[in-house]
Amino acid sequence: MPTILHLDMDAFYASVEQAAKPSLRGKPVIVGGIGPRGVVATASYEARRFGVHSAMAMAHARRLCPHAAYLVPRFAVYRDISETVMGLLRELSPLVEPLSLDEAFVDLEAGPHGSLLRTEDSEAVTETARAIAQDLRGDIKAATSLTGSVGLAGSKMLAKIASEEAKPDGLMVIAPGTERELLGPMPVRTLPGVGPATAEHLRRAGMTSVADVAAAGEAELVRLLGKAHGAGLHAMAVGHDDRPVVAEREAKSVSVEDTFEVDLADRGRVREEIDRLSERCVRRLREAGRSGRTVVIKVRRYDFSTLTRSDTLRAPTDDPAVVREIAQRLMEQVDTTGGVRLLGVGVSGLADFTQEDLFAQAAADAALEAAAPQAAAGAGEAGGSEQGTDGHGGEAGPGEPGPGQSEAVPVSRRWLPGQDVRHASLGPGWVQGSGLGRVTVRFEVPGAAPGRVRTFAADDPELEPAPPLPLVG
DNA sequence: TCTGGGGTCCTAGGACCC
DNA sequence: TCTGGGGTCCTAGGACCC
Repeated sequence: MPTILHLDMDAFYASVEQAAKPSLRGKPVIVGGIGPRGVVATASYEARRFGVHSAMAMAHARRLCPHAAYLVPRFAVYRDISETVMGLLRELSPLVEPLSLDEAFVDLEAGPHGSLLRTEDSEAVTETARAIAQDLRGDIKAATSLTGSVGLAGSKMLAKIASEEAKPDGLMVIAPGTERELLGPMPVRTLPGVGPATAEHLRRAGMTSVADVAAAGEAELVRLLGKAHGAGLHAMAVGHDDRPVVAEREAKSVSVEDTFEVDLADRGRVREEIDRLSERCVRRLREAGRSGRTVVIKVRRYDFSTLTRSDTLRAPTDDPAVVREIAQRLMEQVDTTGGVRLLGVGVSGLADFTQEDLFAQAAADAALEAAAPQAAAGAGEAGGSEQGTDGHGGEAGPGEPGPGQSEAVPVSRRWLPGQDVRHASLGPGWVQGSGLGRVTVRFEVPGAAPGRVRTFAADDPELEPAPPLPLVG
């Protein structure tokens, strides 16, 4: 019965920006990293017509669609809207499983409409579910001014495929009994867990459609892809998927990473960045109230070859000094000849802090201190002020002078395209572009008519960063 | 002017223990 | 004392997802 609902907001980040910035409605908008090594996070449908899509290099997108608006993501805004939407989903059922800011599964049977959906009459169930979904789409539109697409089916996989088929701004219900005829002709990439590598593997074995995979049989797929993957894939291909909707899963790891605008060649710089990343990682760990036993570093070299090194403690820690020392020691063993493109620091094997953990950690700390007496105590604050409006990892951007060298930060802050600002007399607006000591601002607000553009000196004292405005007043 | 950042899960090999 | 098997933990890498 079609009682699993999948919601997917349409071109989420780009749609939020178009709603917040009236002059961008109906125009190609591309949200992503602005630096030389940025990639596209989301492209609006207008931009997709030029071939721009997620995960594409920003430089490539600029070639395909030079006249688009290129904006940095404003995660604080997206998170806010996401919470509103997830709240609406939780009115339908306590079983809501978010997959990202803009996507979630809902098990409608576990909710207040459950009794209406637990009948044998599949046509009645389908109509009830359809009505619930249409009401939801209306509520989302009213609360956020944005559109989302909904898929309804008897399993997570099919619900997700249905929402994809429904896009944009649509609804699709997969009626019981129609699964295999719908799925059969679709390309193998439609199935969850089939990426470029598996698709190529299957193609070489003569399978390009879901029907091909179903016909191959489980034994053949297990032989080809291994036990877990092969068996899982075959089940999906014949329309079997009994994975439950699971609300609030605990995170199993926390990590941070930075790609640098220019490869790091100097070991001293590498050590500085490892320090900064360790601090950021531990800050996130502590905000989550967690601690972990395994410290991992990640290194991507100039040629994109990537490696990880890890070390596991006897007891979990959330001590910045401990994480920093381990990360530095792991880094010492990595050959960085040719330069480093990316560095990352993570903690896994997470545990909640309990009394026992605290005892164990004290012992582990003492042991570590005995082994390495030169290790500095007390990491103190990270130094980097939580600048600006969206305290997210945005952090101006790698390659830019970091907290480690605050002297080097220029007096006039960097204006980023898409950023919210306020002018002392002209009011709220957003940065359209900047450079050569100037910044161009468009003065407009959500829900109003497109506004006018003015250009200022980059250090104009009347201009300052501002908090974002709500989409719906 | 190629290729972000934050995750999850699986596999394989070696160490170690029973 | 020798041999074998199984289970668990750890490391590293790869594929995949949004």
